[in-house]
Amino acid sequence: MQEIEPGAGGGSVPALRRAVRILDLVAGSTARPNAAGLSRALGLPKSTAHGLLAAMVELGLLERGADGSYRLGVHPMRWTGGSVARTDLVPLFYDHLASRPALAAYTVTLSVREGAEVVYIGCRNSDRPLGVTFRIGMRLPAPFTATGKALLASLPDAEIAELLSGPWPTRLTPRSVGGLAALGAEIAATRAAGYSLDDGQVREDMVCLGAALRDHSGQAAAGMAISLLRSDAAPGRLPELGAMLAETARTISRRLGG
Amino acid sequence: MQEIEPGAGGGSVPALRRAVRILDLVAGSTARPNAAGLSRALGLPKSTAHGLLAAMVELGLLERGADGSYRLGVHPMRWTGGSVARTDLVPLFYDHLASRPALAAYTVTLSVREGAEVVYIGCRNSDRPLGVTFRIGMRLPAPFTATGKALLASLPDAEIAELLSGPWPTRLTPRSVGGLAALGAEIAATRAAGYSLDDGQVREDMVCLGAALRDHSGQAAAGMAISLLRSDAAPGRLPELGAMLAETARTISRRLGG
DNA sequence: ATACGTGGTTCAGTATAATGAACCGAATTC
DNA sequence: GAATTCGGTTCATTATACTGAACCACGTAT
Repeated sequence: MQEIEPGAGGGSVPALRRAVRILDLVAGSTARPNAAGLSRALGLPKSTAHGLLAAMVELGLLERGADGSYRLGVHPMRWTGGSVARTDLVPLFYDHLASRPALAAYTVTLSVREGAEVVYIGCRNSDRPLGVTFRIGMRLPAPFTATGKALLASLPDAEIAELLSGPWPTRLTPRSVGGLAALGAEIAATRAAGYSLDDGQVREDMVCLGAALRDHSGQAAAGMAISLLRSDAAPGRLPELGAMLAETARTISRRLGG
Repeated sequence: MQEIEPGAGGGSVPALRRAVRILDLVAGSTARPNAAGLSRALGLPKSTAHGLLAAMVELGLLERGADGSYRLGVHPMRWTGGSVARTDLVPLFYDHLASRPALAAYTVTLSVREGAEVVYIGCRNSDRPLGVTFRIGMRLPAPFTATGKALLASLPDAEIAELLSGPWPTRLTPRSVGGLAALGAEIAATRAAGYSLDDGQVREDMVCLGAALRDHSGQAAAGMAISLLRSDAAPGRLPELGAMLAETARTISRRLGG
């Protein structure tokens, strides 16, 4: 009878767990499921799903359309600010990009780390299409992404090892680094250079540079990255780009700490 | 034994309701409460609070600091996008502001309506300080704010009346309109002009102009407003500013509908 | 040293929230 | 027009998630 949940175990507050799954579903896809569809997707009895959905609507977590479908409510927006640092982070990011014309040619992303993953919370696309779209809320394994490496590099080695002690994520491309030792070298290089590099480890034809943003406490509150096509990434230019990125990150960090 | 809950009734999925209250608390103030504090604030037994909080941490809704305090987790960020329209809305807003130098002199805000309130989901401050900061997640009564009036104006009169059928919100300044009749005139003016006006009804020394953003369905998905000090708001300039705002709103709306 | 306050953990008992079967209405399909 | 599917609602039953009391661990004041 015990449902097998992979990864993380969990036994209590089922209503909350289900609500989170529903919100993930509704937010993660463009589909606008109705109550019956959600009930099926979650394997819940109809009556249970209806009760839960009604409560979620009442709480403002969901809204329901005229056709009975559910879409995300506005209430979660109250939370995306949160700590002082994070409240201001997203606007600050977009704001600052506007004042950096040199970055206009690149797709620039903002993300935070959640465990061994990075979650994208901001993105400004370049005029040059990348062939990849970073959707807000998207998650990628931290060890492969530029932002992830920049954020990991800001942690003590022991913590990195602990975070990645679980099963190593499946590689996304043949270039994806495999294993803690290889990552260690990249982390060291990141610390030395002040910026991180994802050389085709997420998408083979994409190169990304990353840097951490630090709040007043010096902690890495988030990370930013610029992404470009490999064909646009002359190797000689990367250090220059990295320096510009690191400088941008420092500027934003200063404003976070103000 | 039945706890008296004002306003909205509610009986089921208590875990979810409590989780929402906790997130509201944690996100709403800069305080970093610990488990015992939250347990007290919610009137929950310690053991219940601990179980709930542990689950919330596991789900990524909360994070716990080294000192045992709780702060907002990153998981909710996955939801703030949500529907296609809203996923793109916030970046689109910031993105578009960057290309409108004429707006740089004003504080520009983006918000959505939740019931009879507006919730701020984006803000780009002007170089000229306003003396007010619009925090993401902040809420104000819709009838007093420029955005709120613009959003209300896009609804049929009957719906407005129903939304505001409850007790009228306490006025924020002596200029705050009081009563449905007075608001009706403002709504009519908004519909005629294509933009709305808050003339010191939120803060006496602040004037705001608002306009609605419409998605592909023509529905008002959100609203934007520009805010300026009364001393900067020569009465003759308001129509001109309003026209510019309405035009900006139309442009963003078009990109929402694409 | 003792008493006290605070924050956290454990666990059996029970109030309570999830369940699923039955029922209803509407829209399709045969 | 009967049968079927689909979405939604209701309600008695029961599994289960919450409760509260007892118990640690620690720091501080008496």
